[in-house]
Amino acid sequence: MSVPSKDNLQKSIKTLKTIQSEVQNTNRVALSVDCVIFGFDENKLKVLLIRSDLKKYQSKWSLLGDLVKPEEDLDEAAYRVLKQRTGLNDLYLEQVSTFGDVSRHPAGRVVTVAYCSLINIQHYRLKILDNELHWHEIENVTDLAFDHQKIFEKSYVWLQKRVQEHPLGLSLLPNKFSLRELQNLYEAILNIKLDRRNFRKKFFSMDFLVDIGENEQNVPHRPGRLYRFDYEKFEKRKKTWSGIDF
Amino acid sequence: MSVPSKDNLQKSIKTLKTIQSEVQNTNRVALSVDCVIFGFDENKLKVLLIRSDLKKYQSKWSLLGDLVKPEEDLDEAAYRVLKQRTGLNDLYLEQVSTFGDVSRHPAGRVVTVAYCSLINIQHYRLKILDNELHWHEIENVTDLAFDHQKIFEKSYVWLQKRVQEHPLGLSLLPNKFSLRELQNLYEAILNIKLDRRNFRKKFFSMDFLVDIGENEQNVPHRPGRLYRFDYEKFEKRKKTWSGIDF
DNA sequence: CAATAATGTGTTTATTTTACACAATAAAAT
DNA sequence: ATTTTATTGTGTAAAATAAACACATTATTG
Repeated sequence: MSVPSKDNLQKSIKTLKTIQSEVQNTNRVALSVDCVIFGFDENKLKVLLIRSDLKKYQSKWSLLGDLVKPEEDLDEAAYRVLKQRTGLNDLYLEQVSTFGDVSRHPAGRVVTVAYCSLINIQHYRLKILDNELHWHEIENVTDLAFDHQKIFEKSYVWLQKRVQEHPLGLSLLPNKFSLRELQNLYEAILNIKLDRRNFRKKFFSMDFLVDIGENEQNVPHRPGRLYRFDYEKFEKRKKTWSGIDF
Repeated sequence: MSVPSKDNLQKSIKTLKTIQSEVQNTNRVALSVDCVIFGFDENKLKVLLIRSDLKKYQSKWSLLGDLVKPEEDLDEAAYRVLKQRTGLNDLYLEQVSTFGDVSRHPAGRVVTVAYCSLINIQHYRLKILDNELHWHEIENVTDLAFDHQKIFEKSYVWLQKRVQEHPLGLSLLPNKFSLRELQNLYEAILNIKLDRRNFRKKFFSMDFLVDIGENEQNVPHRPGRLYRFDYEKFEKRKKTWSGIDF
């Protein structure tokens, strides 16, 4: 390794002095991620909550969060929290928004980045059940700890908008699903009723559903056809212009 | 100012590195905001950039950012940076995304929250011109300092999407504007050509434009009608369902 | 084999989007 | 005053999309 030149050393010092001044000014904050994990079961949209660790919020539910470690990327932190709390990886995870009001956390300045994840309740079993981790129906989510109610609500609105323009909602379903299941999903997320015929027409015309030649099993009525979603095809297509409309 | 010896310089570095590691152990990070400030002038979409403070990026342009202070809300910080750099307040400002890769900043761990602002270049004069602050045409923005290119690009895509579903773009125009100006704005932001008749029809049908009974002045041809945007009416209406489409 | 409970399908109408061309007007030039 | 120029302002027809709406089909259950 070569000895650095004097010039380079001075440059390094300048950079490092910047750090020093940051430190001295204590211009630093704790940073956390909070995961809003949506699931779908019994035709209901649900969200995963735990009891808060904090005494102050003992009686309240809260989102799944943790501090970001100094040596981990922000996205990494979100995946870690998800994994830590549910034992799951390989999931959809998307950043929603960052919340940084000074007084949002009783323990001091903590800025948090909200991430959304959608997981298939049937498919996975939660492996860790600390802090009474379990699913709550969306309608019953009120009065969360910290500013988590606000974070939850923003995430929910985000989800409702997002599923209309992106098939991320499909990760809440099994790989094979019937059109009824798909419609139930959309109705649950958007909290509206949809016309069955028009819904089918719409999805077929988008042309991402692949008929896998199987039918539902163990339903007490005529079984529906099963489909899978062609993510590859979706990725290839890119809709850039949707039209001015507000 | 005396020139420090090479030995002393190396010592300084050692000391500073120690500080750095101490800081990293405390689970805290520096947090900044970066403002992506869009403007519109001469029928071009532009963005406000400065020379980086950091030596490492001396030759590159960067977004307008600063560390968030411990006692200020995140949004507040964004407004402060905007005010500090441009002398302007009372502007549109919206959070876009947060960037938190470990190595995104050479001086250590700095997580940054990107905000978008749109300002009317004609309307305001920049009062502070430190660091060669000035407007750059969108197409010429390449190779920014830090990860600012990525931040800029994400913000630009965000803007393109956002203006299609929200009239925030109108803050780039004077209060009174002609339909041609409005169309030029959309064409510049979206980087497409629009049919004039259909564009007018669309905007008139949305019914937010108020004819103020005046015409353009000092144009070397037939002057166009001037309109204002009825923000109140817009706020009252809320579009919740836009339809599944991807 | 009848009853059940859901699936699967088609048409009509209304709405929205696209494509496209010419007359009207104010300013500038002659 | 008249002509030229440059841009505004307008309408219609065709195509695509969205909305409303009802009945025959098919496995399962009893």
